[in-house]
Amino acid sequence: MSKVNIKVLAEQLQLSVSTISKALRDSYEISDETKKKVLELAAQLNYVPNPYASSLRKKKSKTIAVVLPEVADNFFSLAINGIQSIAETKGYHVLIYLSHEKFANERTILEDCQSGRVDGVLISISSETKSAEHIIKLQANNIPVVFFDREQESIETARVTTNDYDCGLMAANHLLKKGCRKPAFVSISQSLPICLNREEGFKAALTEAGIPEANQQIIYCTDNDSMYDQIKTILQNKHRPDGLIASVEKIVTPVYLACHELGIHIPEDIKVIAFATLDTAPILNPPLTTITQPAFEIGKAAATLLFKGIEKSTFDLSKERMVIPSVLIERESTAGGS
Amino acid sequence: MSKVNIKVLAEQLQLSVSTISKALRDSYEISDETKKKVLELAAQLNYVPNPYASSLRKKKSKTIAVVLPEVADNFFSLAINGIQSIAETKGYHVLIYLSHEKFANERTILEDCQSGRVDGVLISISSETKSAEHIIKLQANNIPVVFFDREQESIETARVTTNDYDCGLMAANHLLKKGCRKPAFVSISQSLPICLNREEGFKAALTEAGIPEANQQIIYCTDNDSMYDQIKTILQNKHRPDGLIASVEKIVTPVYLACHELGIHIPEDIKVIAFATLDTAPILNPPLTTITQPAFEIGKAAATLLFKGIEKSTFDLSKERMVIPSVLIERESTAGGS
DNA sequence: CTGAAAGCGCTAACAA
DNA sequence: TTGTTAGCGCTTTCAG
Repeated sequence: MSKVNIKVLAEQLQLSVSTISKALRDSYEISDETKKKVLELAAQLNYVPNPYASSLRKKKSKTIAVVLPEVADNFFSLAINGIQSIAETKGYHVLIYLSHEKFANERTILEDCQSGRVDGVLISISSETKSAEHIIKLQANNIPVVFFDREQESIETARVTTNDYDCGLMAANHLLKKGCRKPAFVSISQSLPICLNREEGFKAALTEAGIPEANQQIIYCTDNDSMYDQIKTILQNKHRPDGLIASVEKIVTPVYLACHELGIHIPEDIKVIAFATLDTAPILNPPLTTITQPAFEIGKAAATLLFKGIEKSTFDLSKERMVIPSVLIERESTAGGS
Repeated sequence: MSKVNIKVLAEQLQLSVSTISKALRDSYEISDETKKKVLELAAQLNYVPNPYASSLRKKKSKTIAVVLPEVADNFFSLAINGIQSIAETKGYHVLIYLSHEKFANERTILEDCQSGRVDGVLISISSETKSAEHIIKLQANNIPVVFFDREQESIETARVTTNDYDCGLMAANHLLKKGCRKPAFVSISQSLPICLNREEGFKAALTEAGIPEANQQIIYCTDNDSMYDQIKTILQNKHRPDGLIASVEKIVTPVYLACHELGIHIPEDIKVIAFATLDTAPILNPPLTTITQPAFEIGKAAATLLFKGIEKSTFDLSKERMVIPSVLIERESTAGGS
């Protein structure tokens, strides 16, 4: 099966390669008759254009990179869905890269992205990422970058996030309203804006409510493997919190398991609310109150912005900031109180 | 920022482009001294090779495509993880394409894959896919294809699956052992081998146990949107099943919700077991008995096979069949009986 | 050990 | 309306 290319078509039709090329792209320069002949033969010979030849020549790859910490997380998989939905309509291809929450991986990935392999990058940074140079370098190479959800604050470019601070407030106020007096906030990073903002909202709400700082417990579970043990320790503490905010989805299962193991009842002994897009939230034991992020929409919006940045050289990404609010969905895990 | 390429390096060092090219790839033809100079300048100028130029020349893209029905499903996201883990070590890039369970989408995607954009394809077919021509066409273009989980049976190529038939048997026998007399099997496709094989195992177990065919209910929920209503209808039926096997993960939430809505108790009124890799299974209400598929391992194994097929022309994929068994994890949703 | 030159498949001036 | 030609950036003979 020798590969059929433009030259083969040209020979068979006794035309030049440029005529074929133009005909294939429906150029106004080519007669309808010729176009028809070309398209027919192309279909007949199962001609498929070589994208890399075209990319090399046009310096456009029609490909974007999505760089994220992991895929096995409902937020990210829904965001990918949103991104794909836009990429499809635009005819773009999507490369997926996983940082596994490691800065070193993220840097390596972005280095490769400078090669011309992609026309733009959508990124949700790792929980380790503090520096911004690897991203700045990308921009210096004229590769547009758009953040979704997990941004790097010092960088000048578009970002699509949810209203993290307000949600932190909302979550904490919800627990207060339900009668909690010493709620805890479980975070996975001391640098990620999503975590910090949610945490700030949490603290502001408690302070406003007159809860002493000593009762504003914040727990950092930066290591995935020890998360379960860490949570268990907290729940066994004599200052055991009476409410808990899970700043990200993956904290939920260990919390529920630990409570069960220790005979601590949700919501009687401790109320739980989580930032999560889990579709099993309503069937958990007990059903979980969530701050549900618009993951699909965030992906869509970020992709839309990125394509604007790619396709319209006049479009300035640097000041774009889009905030799509999350919603609190109350379920039994925070029942009780007033 | 004018892009630095091999030619720029050559000029600056007063060397030829071919020397640079060889030096960069650490060819034995080049002196250590020259190599060192080249590497230094490359680092200094932040040289990144253009992958498309290289691909065009070498006719290798160092890229694979992963084609699957959806990402927002724990099985698939874990499989992607497994695939990525191998691709990373091999230095390959991963393009993700979603068929959204539509045959037409799948065909379009695979057509593009014939372009040389990818060196190989990993695919889990859509629930609609019956024909195989689109896949055969790929192979005719010398693009190796490996199936993971959802295979197309008539095609001669490698596949990595789990022991679906046995798991169907196992699930049904588990329900029988727990006292079910008229269990139902909920499927999403009448053509997908994973569903058919699980279904066959189910029927074989019941027949073996002397359950009349009339009590071997099989329900096809081919449409996502109406799944909830369909399940509710079944549960309201006077021949309501006393056990239920969910053939795929996404059936779980609607089943639990419908039971709750109708006041049907799991496991007292109906026992539920599901093919799922849900990490929330142990914290559901009640905890869900699962047939847990080795999703990560399936992804890994499929990718490993694909790369063998890509890199070793002597390696024959056509007869490779790998079956990685799932495990039944018993939880409360099937409690009771003997 | 280094260099010259051809060409991967396609596009885009520019001619005709 | 069609054709000629010169590359895109890289690899790879083949010569030197």
